[in-house]
Amino acid sequence: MSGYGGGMQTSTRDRIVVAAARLLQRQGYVGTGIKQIAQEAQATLGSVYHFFPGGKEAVAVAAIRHSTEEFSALLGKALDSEDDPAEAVSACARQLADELRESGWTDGCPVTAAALETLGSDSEIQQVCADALRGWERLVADKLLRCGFPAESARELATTVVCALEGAEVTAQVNRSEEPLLVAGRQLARLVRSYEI
Amino acid sequence: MSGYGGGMQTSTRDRIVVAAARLLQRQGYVGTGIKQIAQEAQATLGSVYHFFPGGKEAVAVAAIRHSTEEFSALLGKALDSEDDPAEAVSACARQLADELRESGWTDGCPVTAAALETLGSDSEIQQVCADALRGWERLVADKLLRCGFPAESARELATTVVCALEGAEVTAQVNRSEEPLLVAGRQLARLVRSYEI
DNA sequence: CCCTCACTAAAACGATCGCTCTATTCAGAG
DNA sequence: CTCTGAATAGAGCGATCGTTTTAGTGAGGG
Repeated sequence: MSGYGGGMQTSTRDRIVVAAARLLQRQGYVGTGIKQIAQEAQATLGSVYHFFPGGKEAVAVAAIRHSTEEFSALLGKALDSEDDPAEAVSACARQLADELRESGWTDGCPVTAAALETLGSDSEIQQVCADALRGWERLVADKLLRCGFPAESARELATTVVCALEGAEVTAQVNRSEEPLLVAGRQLARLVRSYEI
Repeated sequence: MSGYGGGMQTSTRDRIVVAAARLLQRQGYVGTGIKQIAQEAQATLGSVYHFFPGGKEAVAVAAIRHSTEEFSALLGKALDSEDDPAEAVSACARQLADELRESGWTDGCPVTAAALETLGSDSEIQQVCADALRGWERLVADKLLRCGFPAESARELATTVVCALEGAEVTAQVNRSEEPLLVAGRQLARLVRSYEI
């Protein structure tokens, strides 16, 4: 059994997932090697294939799921930090900008790169990425619903917010500037306010 | 052989650039091999390195520049197809959705994938991608300026439009649905209209 | 004619890819 | 104790990566 309570810090499996998640976020799926994942996780290749007989794709799926949940928690916290929905959306953008700057513009959206690279193939990865985007959309939509928005407006706004933040994150990374995220956050807040006249 | 006068269709160099552009768009930078580019372009490896002594990166830079100009022309046409700026933005989204569907959801933004993969390194690629995004932003901003928007508003709106369309395109690809692009187009149009009270 | 040189062609280089294989270690069940 | 099986360790597989190298082709100027 991988471990019991006692003193084990982190299981080898967990280290592999965490390391893979960060590498995928920074270098994409094709750009990240299994051996590199093993090295970063302080594990051996044998351990990786022991825990993930499915190979590289299985590791990536687990890693993306991990990143997705982690980011969902962060997004939920940012959304709850403000009562006003427009302010909440703006807070999300600021949060993304802060993390991006602190990481040296390297740690972007954990699913975009991997998703784009595996579009042609029919791997499970794109399904996991689609689930991630849908989940984030739901988080935003729920916030808007709680604020009294009609269902249809909340849905459309949530789609737009997630798409715009995703694109702004990429633009911010490429330009090594948080401005795109801050601008998008401002404009998205204005869009949200245009509904609650 | 590459052709003689009368019927020369395309130069070898051009075929390489065009083939590389399409492959980069579909598989990203790391996922596209030099040999694959040569094969797709009906050229040999020797020809590729003859025209691009800089190797893979030089080919990619030329290809991304080519894609950028091609897409700029398309974007400009879509923007000019409507007088009303809000309708123009919406037309851009529809245009992207049409092309994406017709390509089987494979031909997305020609710079996003390559940009994300080369963020860590200090290659010239990210610079070319940054130029592309800035150029598209300028196209949108100029349209808004021509419609009488104040400079600052036009700039912020243009940033938001380009970011949102970029993110919506990725989302549409992952979900194999044009809905994200159409929704984003609608909401962006609403945002634009919120300025011309 | 020959020579030049842009261009094409293909073999081969070392490195790395994802993955398989065989040992080895070690805690717990009998 | 022996035996088992999860977990670790790393050598090695064929394939492919980007690149270099060498040879060959053919049109144009002297």
